[in-house]
Amino acid sequence: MRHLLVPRYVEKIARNGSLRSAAEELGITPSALNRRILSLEEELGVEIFERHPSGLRPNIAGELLLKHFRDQIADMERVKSSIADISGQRAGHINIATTREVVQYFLPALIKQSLIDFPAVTFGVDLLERGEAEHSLVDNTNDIAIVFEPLRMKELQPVYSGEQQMFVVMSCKHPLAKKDNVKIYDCLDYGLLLPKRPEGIRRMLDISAEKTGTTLTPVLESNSLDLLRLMSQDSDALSFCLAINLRPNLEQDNLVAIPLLTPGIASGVLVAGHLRGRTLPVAAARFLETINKELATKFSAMG
Amino acid sequence: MRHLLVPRYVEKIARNGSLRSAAEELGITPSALNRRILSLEEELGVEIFERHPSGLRPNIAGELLLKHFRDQIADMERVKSSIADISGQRAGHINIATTREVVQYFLPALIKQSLIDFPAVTFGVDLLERGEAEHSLVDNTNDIAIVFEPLRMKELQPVYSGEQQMFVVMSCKHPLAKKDNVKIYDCLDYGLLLPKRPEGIRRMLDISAEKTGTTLTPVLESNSLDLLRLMSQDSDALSFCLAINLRPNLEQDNLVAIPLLTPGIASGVLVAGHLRGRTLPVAAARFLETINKELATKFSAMG
DNA sequence: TCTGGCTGTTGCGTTTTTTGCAACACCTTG
DNA sequence: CAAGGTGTTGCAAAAAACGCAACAGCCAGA
Repeated sequence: MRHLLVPRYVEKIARNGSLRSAAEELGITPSALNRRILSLEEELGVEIFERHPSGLRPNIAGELLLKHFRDQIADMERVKSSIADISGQRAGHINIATTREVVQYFLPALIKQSLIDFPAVTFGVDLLERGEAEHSLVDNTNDIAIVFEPLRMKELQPVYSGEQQMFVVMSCKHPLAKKDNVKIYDCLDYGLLLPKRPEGIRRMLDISAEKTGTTLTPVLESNSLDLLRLMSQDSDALSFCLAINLRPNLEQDNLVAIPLLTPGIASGVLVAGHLRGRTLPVAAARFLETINKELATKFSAMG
Repeated sequence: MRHLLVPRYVEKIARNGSLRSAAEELGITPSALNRRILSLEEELGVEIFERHPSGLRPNIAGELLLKHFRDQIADMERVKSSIADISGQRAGHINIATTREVVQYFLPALIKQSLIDFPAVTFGVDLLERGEAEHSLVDNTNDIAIVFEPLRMKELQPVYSGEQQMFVVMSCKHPLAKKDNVKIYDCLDYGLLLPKRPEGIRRMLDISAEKTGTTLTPVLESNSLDLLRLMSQDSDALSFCLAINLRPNLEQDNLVAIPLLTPGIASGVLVAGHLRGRTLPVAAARFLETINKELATKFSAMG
């Protein structure tokens, strides 16, 4: 959209913190970009960027304008999506923010299906730490967030919200493998393969351990959940994962998943939603509804 | 704001219904304007105007886009006003929609004061029929509406809302002039000078008369309230007006105003507000607050 | 039936705007 | 003091927008 050039320029500069790098990404020269900003500032009668030797930084007026420009860009996307929708073909781009616990197996399947049903709808998926995911909604970087144990609910308008059962993943020859369920203190005798700190599932485990008066000392910490699971193979070490992230055919890897009981503390909740007060583009709204339905049918029985 | 040229062009065409008249008001040639629209439509991949022999008319996609553009323009005004506000000087333009019953004496005084306090804040005042005033908020033609007996409250977010006493205005030598108050059937023996139909005050009088089983047959109907009041001078005819529209020094015109009692029916309410869900520019928001304070202190005692 | 007036549209030459290039001045870091 | 980062500016070339004039269509009134 040609008339949104200036807003996009401003937003890119603010994001990159420098005129030159922004110009490069925008495919124009720094001088052209600079002049655009100067003329915009002249129009407004106010400077919107602080000039530092290290680059440009929006001042108070700039932040105000930036917010407006971001909304404007997002709104235009929404309108374009609506127009495409009434023209018969659903189209648009959907940016999804999520955490590692969620993406595997669940999201890919839904996206694949959408690509078949609506080829004109494209996707972007951002793997973020907990909290960052929600924050990325504020500046419209992402449209939808799927987060386990969200931090600040103030910004997040939930569409789906439900508890997620935790599982302990272990070798099928493991001493605990035959049990119907496992409690946290059953695990303390074995090597623990834990996700790194900011992760929501790690927090649930920490709280759970604290409740029983112990502390979890992992033999391996990683933010690669794949790595953790694979470490469980042919060893006594235990890894953990959420129901939504359980691999379909665990037995092929000689692994089993046993439900982890956490008496006394509430299970962690998985939330899918969008920025509070924002109206999503049609494509994004429908996809979020698909996510909701899928989560509801898959996990409603577990409570 | 240069980057809002296209939105303003589209909005002007939609408002005027014709490319040529819009081009004239915008100070450019029809060909230039036409090309802007064509290139916009090409960008969108969809036509946004229906071409009739009589002119251009937005189609469904166009209406969608139009709404977005209008919001965008209004939002930019709000941001500019905010930026001006943090820069120390309050600035902006305030468009006010109101009805004839309200403007006189009340609004001019407030606007005069504002022009003194904030010279950079400019005003536009639209005299509209009841209903049109509220409707003009929807497309952001006006920021603030002050209406007696509003029709559709769904769109109007009230900031002030209070009842308005009605008065009967007559010559000071009139037989009724000495009474403390007047009822509607006291008036039926005299010539009635009534506002024209859509006016809110007329509706109140009609309802009031209907309640007593009579009908009001005016000797003169007009939408000029000034004219009606002047007709009361040196005659037995009666005119009516609201508390807010009472002339300060009526006795100089040899007129008096006697309160009109309307037992059994609620007094009409005067409402000042803005479009529901919209955040006003600072200048407009503060002025609306001034209106609210003024109305509250002036008419709170009357109940 | 024709004419006048309204509509949007298009080709072309001109004007205005925007751009890229290169050089510059500034600050920080090694 | 040199190297690498920043934003800024002069100038000429490229691109976009514009105005003018002519055109085609529709419709109401003579």
